[in-house]
Amino acid sequence: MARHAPTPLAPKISDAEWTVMNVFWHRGTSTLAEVVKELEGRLHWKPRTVQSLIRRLADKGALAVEAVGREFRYTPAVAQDQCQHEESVSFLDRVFNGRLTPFVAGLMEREEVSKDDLAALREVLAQAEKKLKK
Amino acid sequence: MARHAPTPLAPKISDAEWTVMNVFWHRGTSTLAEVVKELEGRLHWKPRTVQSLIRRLADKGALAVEAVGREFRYTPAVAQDQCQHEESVSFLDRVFNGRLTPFVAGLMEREEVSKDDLAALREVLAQAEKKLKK
DNA sequence: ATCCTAGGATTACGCATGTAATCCAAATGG
DNA sequence: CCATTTGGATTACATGCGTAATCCTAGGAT
Repeated sequence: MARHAPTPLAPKISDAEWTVMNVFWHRGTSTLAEVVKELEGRLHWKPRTVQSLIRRLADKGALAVEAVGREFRYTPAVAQDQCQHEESVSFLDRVFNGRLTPFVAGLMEREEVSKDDLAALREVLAQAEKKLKK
Repeated sequence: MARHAPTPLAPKISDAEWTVMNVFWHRGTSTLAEVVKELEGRLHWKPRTVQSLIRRLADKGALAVEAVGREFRYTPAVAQDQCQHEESVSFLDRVFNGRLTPFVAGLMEREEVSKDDLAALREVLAQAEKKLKK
């Protein structure tokens, strides 16, 4: 399952940028002020900081910009699951040599995994097995 | 399962540094030359580059240094599973809001997951369930 | 009409990262 | 003994990242 340098379909998103993109994926098209409000309390970030991050995301094509009056409205231009997938593969390659099982096993050992989590995972596994058999 | 800013017991390891640490965890105590040899072919890196990375890892306490003659022998000073775990939690928080199931589900959907992988995962799940029940 | 505010544009700035090159000294090959 | 190689120490250097501040201007408050 290890894979190497897959074509990156989505731009590389940094840690802080993930925080911002998560807001956009959650809310959809939003203005700076809306994102700032969404983040305040959870984070110490000044509005200027959020604006910088949004700008960088727009520059790298992760957000589409549309001028509305004197403001901009920003819309995610990359799919969340695509970005998540690329991050997942890159993470697994780097840290677990591409192997999923040790990753899951490590978490099971150390984290509290609730019964619900386990049930959901079992369901995911069952689906995968069904797909494999077909 | 989301968790925030857990005490970092291990130093933060960058992408390139992970490549190097993986060699050390695999081989145990090694010299620069050994690591260079292990990596050549797989990577374009010049020996100086590897040395720089090793130095940074030693500086941040991820490698212990022991002088042997005019050379150094380097030994991992942090446990692989500890580092893996910290990376895992930080990755899940950042990308999947701390949720394991969507991560696994996303991989299942898009990657080839072999029957063996599934069996191994099933086993891991079973263990976790047993532990939970106890 | 004026002043404050908030947003975009530009600039900042130190630290980390990826990727080495240079310099120096010891070991090694001849 | 001399030249080459190799490793450590020091230095480099562009880029990215986290985290803003400044400057300018259009809108809204008064």
